[in-house]
Amino acid sequence: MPPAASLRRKRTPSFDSKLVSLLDAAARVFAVDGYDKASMRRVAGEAGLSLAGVYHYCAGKEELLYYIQFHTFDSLLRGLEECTANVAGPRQRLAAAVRNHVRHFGENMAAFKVCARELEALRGKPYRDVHALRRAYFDALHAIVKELRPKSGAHRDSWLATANLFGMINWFYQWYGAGRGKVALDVLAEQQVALFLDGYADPALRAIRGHA
Amino acid sequence: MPPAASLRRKRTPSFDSKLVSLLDAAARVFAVDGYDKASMRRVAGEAGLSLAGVYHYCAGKEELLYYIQFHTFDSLLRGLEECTANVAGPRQRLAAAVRNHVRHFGENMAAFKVCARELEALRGKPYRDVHALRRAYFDALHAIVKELRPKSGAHRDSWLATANLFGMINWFYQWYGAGRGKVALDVLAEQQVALFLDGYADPALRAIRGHA
DNA sequence: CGCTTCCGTTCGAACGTTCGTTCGATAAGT
DNA sequence: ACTTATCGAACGAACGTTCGAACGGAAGCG
Repeated sequence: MPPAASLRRKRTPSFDSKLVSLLDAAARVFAVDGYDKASMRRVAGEAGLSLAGVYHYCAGKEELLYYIQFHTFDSLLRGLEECTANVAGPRQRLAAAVRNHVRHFGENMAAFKVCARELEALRGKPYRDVHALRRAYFDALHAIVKELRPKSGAHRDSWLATANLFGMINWFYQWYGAGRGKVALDVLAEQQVALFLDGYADPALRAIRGHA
Repeated sequence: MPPAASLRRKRTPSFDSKLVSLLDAAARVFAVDGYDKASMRRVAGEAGLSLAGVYHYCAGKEELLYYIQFHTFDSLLRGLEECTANVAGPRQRLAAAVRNHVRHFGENMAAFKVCARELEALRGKPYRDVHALRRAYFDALHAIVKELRPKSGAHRDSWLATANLFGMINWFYQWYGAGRGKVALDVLAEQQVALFLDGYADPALRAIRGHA
């Protein structure tokens, strides 16, 4: 599946499949070296192509990054819409959303790392295209958060809470898979939802609200 | 204050102050362009020096990044120790810690952005030096989190909770200062602590624990 | 079938640019 | 005179990208 409907003339079935594997290789290289430091020669090597061969499948380095980011956020957004469509309560909808996010991460760790780290590497229209998807994804999660807005304790900011939720579920690419990575992804998602909804503190101690 | 006690022979008072302003300029350039893409020519321009002049104050590009990261985490850790030394309850200790983190961020936004984004850019001993500071900082926060461990509901993981707390307070460099940045930093810190401790959900709805 | 033509695919080699770094010289301060 | 500070100019390496040529299979035609 090509990430964006490009205006390419000829697309053999083998062309598309090789493009996908090229994007996979590029995501791996970008994830390890970082987009700027990564070289097209290394991408070519990882993809089993010559340097010039890469340019048969893409217009350049920037387009590779654009494809990776667009495809990642697009499938993330589609997955979110699917898995929250028939779920009733706001708590369950949020749980499904976080599960979708964490699972997508687990299935495509390299691309996610690239998306989390290189958000500002693109410029112009490619940036705006990806930004629109990001915005749509954020708004979708924000809408779910707003649904469970507490009527009591009205001094909570749903936007800020959503931003912090993104902090939780986007930051863990930094530590997952290195030493402490034994946690199963579904367990992780569940704990993150529980932490976001109910907090970490002991309910018994919650009465003493810290201002003593 | 020079970030690390280097084995430099002569250090005029003016040398140190110019090094600090060079590091400031480098942090700004690294924050905007990213470490790899940023050029020493741009750093020199931002610092009001010629390209060759920069190399009178540092050994190279890597050392600039090392100084920035080391100094940032070092002052972050020192600030944490200071501001939690005479605070009693675990909730207040956590609140003080997050306030310290967020305030440091606000005072040195560029350096923080660099530290959050370029954690894996260094290699060898410089990396290990910074990593030791990062680890010490994480352990200090983890210790605070463990203090408020709930005895009931024992299925919570304090390490995981701390990692997610870091996600909240490290991720907001992504959105702070762009459009929605009207929130005061102390208010932000307070909301983050409240979210981490008590969660976002309405206590009234908390009885229906989502499994209906 | 044999031959030619075309097109998707792949590559080695090179081009022009930018990068981090170094060198030697020139002032300025003590 | 000696050290510090500063700079213009250059070096070698690595980068993204391009070009022209070769290979290979499918289609058109006798």
